[in-house]
Amino acid sequence: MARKTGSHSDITGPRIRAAALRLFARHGFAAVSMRQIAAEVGVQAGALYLYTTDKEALLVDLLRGHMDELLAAWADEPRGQGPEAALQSFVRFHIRFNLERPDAVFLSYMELRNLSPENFARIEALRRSYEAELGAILGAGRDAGVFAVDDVRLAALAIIAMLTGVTTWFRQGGRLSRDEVENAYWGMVQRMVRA
Amino acid sequence: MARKTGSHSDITGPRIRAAALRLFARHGFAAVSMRQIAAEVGVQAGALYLYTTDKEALLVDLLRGHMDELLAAWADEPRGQGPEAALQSFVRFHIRFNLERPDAVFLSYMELRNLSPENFARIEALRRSYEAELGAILGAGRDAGVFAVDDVRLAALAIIAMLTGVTTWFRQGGRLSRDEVENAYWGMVQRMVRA
DNA sequence: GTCTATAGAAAGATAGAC
DNA sequence: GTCTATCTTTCTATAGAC
Repeated sequence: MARKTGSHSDITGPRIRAAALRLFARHGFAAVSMRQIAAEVGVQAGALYLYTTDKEALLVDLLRGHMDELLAAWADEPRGQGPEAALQSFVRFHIRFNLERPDAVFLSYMELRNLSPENFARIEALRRSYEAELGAILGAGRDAGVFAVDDVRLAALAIIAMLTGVTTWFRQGGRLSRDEVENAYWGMVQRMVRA
Repeated sequence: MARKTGSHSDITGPRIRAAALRLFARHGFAAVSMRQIAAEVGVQAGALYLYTTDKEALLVDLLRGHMDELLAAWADEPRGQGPEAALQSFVRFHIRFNLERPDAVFLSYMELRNLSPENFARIEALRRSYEAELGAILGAGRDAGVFAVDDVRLAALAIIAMLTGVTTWFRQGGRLSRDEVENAYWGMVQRMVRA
């Protein structure tokens, strides 16, 4: 069955989200107009409203999607036996995952404030459950006597902030490769928690 | 000499910057209108242009001012003898300084993208010189044999990201006091770099 | 120094043709 | 599914009165 020209619902939707992500991260949610997004995709502004009820829904979709992906990817991530191996997996996973999505990471930290309270609470809950994953690893290690961590929740926040910070300065082709950065951070985290 | 009523140039300027800082941090640079800022100060929108040439100049002033204050405050900060004491001073200083200015910290990480290239470069240079302060401490400690740090620049970035992260979750009256947070982070940093 | 008024541009969102 | 056209609101910035 030949498709009408100009009918691309299965392609246009993702392209809209991709363009919105890039532009929101680059210029800020409020600074980007629906017309700009449409132009990037190659459609008219009115056509966007076939894919989103309004501008905020577009942002929510992006943030929700990012957090869902993060949690799903970590759930699928192979991790070795024991807390030490799990911690190493987490450190490497977090750096790698975030470096592959700098725009989404930036957006997730910056534009939470543009959400309605309900949407904000939903995203926050996802973020906290991710932090709890690291907290569980640290807690298990402390109970097993391999980690010395005074405050598991605090340490989890500190480590995640430290790791996420990589996205603000890392550049492909820079002084250090991604693997070297992973190794260096794993070393620092290790020294930080080792009993 | 009695002053004309309605003449408050020495007061209105700072109040405009304070209102702009609060609103930009809360809602984003592009999301805030000059009318909103004016309303917060209690003047009409037109009056703002007596204090700033345009909206971006207001943002630049805030970011420049924050970085200048940060560097000046660190320069004035008493630090003990030796790298270990200096590092402890830095850790406590950074947490304290940033917790006192959560809006400015948020703005400084977020709205750099709204600056012209020249203004961006100027702010970036200030930020790098602050990072270099920590780098110098770490380097001195390594040379003295009290710190084990593979990559001084990387460690400085990691530590700063970790410390700055406190501003995203710390709440006055929460589970931990500011002093407890300072102590905990100093402990983690110490373990991370100690030889 | 601040006000009112407004010029001129651009925004989000919708309606209806194709 | 997309386009053109448009309604309505809001924006930055300026001009001129007080």
